[in-house]
Amino acid sequence: MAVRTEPEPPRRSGRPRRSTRESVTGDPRSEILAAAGRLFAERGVADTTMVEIARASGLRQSSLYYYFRNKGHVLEAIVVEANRVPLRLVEQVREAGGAAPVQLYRIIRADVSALSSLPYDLNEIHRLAGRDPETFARYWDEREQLVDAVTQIIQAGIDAGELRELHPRLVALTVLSNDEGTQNWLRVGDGPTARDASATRAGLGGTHAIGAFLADLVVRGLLADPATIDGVRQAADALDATAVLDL
Amino acid sequence: MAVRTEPEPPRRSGRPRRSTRESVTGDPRSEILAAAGRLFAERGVADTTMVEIARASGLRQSSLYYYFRNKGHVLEAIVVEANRVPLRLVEQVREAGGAAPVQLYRIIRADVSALSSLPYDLNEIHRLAGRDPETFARYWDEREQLVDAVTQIIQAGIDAGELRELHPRLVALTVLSNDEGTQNWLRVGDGPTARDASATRAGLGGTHAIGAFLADLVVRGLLADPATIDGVRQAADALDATAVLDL
DNA sequence: ATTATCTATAGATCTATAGATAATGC
DNA sequence: ATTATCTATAGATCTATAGATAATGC
Repeated sequence: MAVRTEPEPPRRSGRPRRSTRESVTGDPRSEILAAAGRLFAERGVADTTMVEIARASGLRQSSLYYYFRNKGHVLEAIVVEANRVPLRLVEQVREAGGAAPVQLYRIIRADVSALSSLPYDLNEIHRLAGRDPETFARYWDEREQLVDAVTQIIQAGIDAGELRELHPRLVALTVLSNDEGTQNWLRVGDGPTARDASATRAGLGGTHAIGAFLADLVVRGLLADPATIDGVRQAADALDATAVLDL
Repeated sequence: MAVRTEPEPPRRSGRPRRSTRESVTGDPRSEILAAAGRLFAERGVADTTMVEIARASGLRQSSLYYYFRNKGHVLEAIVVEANRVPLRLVEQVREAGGAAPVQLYRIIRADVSALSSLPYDLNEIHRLAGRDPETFARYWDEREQLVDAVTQIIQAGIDAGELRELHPRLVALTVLSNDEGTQNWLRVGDGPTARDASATRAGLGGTHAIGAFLADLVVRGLLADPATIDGVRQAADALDATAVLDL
């Protein structure tokens, strides 16, 4: 006869934490990363101390070193994810197919949301990774892949006569940097944009609305025949409705 | 009879510097700010020490405190300029008049250049100013003025039927954040964009070319009749040729 | 006398290591 | 015995102040 077992709280060995805040997921490593990510975004990497990260993850400062050699390794572990999210997004969109402008529209719209949901500001990652290209070689490599993938979509659109004849790589870089710029003002906690940001997030269906807004603007600017933007939007909506983008 | 005087090196009182690097402009205060700005951009504010700023401006660390109470005050002095540059730009463009799309085009084009020539990344200023709204009240106040001014231009364009009927403030925020995003990738020192950035700066007439590119893209996306973009560009060129924007 | 710099340093962090300890697992 | 945590702390900064010093100005 089967004994009814309560879903056991994952009892792990080792000295118990002093903090009341026990590990929730049972995986302290990823809890540390989540906490660090939040703090890095809020206060910047250099202004975030190991004590703060520890406090935010329910540990003492020195306990972090059981999981990470130093602060740089915490950052590195976070950064590895940074390009992955948009890369996976671009892959999925390309697989789904459709005309180049539609793909571009979908990418922009989803990228703004995806970047905004990252626990840190991608612009800062950029700067840090630029300062230390050795350590972040992988980051730059994946970034290059991302730029390439978007460039190819744009090239395809130009070849098909759907997009204007512009320098495809320059367009790709501009598109991506616009996403990142938008992500930045959605993130800032104060000042005149704060209320726009929260109003937008709450009222208009979250960052998705801003993404749609930017996608509309940019794709319309790129279309050989801007009048076709309505068709593009509809096609994108249809595709997003069936295949919910799973990031 | 007038004695021929060599343009006297500005002999100032006080103990001489130990460093060979004498004050060039005779104004140590602004030399400190320039050096700090460069370092803040490169390494971030928190990662820049007073020793580094001192070294870069030919002084010893403690001598900085003769000019600034602490590092925060150095930052504050720099930040005060941050919105001034785009604000002055917008004012000049509005005074020069012309159709709303033309004004918008000119603003975007010049703003990218202006932001790129700042000695620091505006996105970081954003984050820092967001963290400490008290200290940076003036920054947010002027930022609000900037958003308002651009919003008004867009509203005028909508009223005149030249621009699409979109939420004007949202457009203004998006335009400004795109400028800032673009400025960011032009700035990053390494990775895949580095060569694009330097190629663009050198080959295509500097940041002006990127500004024109973005202006073209965005304004075209906003125009009620995108076919008029050529006329807009020409009008903007004509105005920029006569009145060189003096920032 | 005033000014602009210097040298020296106390005090305040912050990082990262050493070593102890309190659980579970065998 | 192994694991995950803890406490304590040496060592490395980094900031900001105190007080000395070397010019010019009057």
